[in-house]
Amino acid sequence: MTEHSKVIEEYLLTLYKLNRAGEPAKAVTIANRLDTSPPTVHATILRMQRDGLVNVTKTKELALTKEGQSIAEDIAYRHNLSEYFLCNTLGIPWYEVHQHAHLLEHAMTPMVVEKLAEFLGKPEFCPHGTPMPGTELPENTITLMEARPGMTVEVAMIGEVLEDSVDLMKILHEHKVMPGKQHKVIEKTEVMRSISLESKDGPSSLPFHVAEKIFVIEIPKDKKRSIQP
Amino acid sequence: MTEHSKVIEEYLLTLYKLNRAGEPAKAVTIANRLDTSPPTVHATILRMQRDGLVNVTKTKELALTKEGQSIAEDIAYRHNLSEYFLCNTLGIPWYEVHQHAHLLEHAMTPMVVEKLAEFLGKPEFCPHGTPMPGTELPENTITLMEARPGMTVEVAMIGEVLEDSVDLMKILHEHKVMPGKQHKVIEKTEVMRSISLESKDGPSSLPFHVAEKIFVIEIPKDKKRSIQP
DNA sequence: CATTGCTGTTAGTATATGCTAATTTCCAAC
DNA sequence: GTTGGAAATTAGCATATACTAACAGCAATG
Repeated sequence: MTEHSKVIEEYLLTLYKLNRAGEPAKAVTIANRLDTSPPTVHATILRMQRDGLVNVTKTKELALTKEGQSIAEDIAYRHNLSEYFLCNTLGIPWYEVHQHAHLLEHAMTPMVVEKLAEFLGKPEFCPHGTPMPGTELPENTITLMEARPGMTVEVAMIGEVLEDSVDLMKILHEHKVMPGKQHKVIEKTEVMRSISLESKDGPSSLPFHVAEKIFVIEIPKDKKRSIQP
Repeated sequence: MTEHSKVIEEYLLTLYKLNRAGEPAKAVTIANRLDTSPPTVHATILRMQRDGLVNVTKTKELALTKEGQSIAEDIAYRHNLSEYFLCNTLGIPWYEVHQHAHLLEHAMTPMVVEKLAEFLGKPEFCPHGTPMPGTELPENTITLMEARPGMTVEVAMIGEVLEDSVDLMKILHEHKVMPGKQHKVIEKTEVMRSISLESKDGPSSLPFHVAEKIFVIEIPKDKKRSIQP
């Protein structure tokens, strides 16, 4: 498991996240996510193949090799651990830790990872609710899109795609759409293509494309607010 | 103050440290310190000149520009802060924090630096006793080479050149030659080119070239061990 | 003064990473 | 089955970072 460049680590992490989100991992997707030209992505993927990190299927799908997967998980862990640290130890707002962790994740030696994990008490989720590699969201997790009006739900995870936009994250923060918070689903209007919520902190409205990336757990009526602080 | 590559940051930090140590800053020195070939160093310095980070004098001395200096201090601060954190918060042994900080120093956003400094209580020295930029060692600091037999001294700083060798650092650690510890200078023998010390933790002997890089403060006899834990 | 040797510099390459423009491939829809 | 558009690929180029080999410049030394 040689060390790889920042760029390669980025690609690996992107593929890992696409896999986890169940989205097809194609070269274009990487190009879009990383804001890189297709030819550059192409060339980089050739190197990654050469180095045994990915395989390209006949349908041009990119599949991580054993080694690629293992490195990717390592990076994801470093990323989530960094976010947890930045948020819970340093007090940087949860909606902007992503960008800072983005740099740190490539600069942590195994020793630092180990000691930091110990120091933080081996957390299993990052501040956005993303589980560390090896951990899973509860079985009954659904997306906010799947929640029906009337349901009371607790936010479990803010999809990683959303993390890239600090502006969006900030709005979610203002409306307390964040892990651990409960909201009641008021309505889902096709015309507006948005879902409206109501929580003790007030009402909010989320467009479908955002609601699709927010993962929640239904809270049975009798248990409502039991977890709320 | 644009962002610069890891390589450029390395060069800047090296020049900064050479300055602080009062050593001449020449291209060869960088080549040796960074274990890079002279032509590579040459090319890189050309780019740094182009970008207004250094000036080259007629005597081929490398002088940091205002901007180069300011960036270098920033990196040095990030480095020392990282070391302090790794040592005091995560509990990584002081003699090996350098290598880990070496990576982190290039991956910290201003926000992270600020929050980390706050969290750590704005320390003024790294675990090796190196002062943060803006801070100075006490006036009466001398090198161990300058200390005379009979003197009792307290270690103030382990020169940064020594940090590169974990093996050496570990030996210093075993003999408790570390910031805050007191030692009595027993003798300085030209033949052996070494200095022998005696502390409550036992005797030790340091070769001249190491003693030159260890900075100490003389402790008046009556105050001996007053600071010792 | 000529030689030795360190330092700096040039020349010639290589690799990773990036780009634009142009071309090819391929699926999918008509 | 032809065609249209997305995706992949190729060609051509640029820059930062690295190397070795070769050479130049200058100072100290015999």
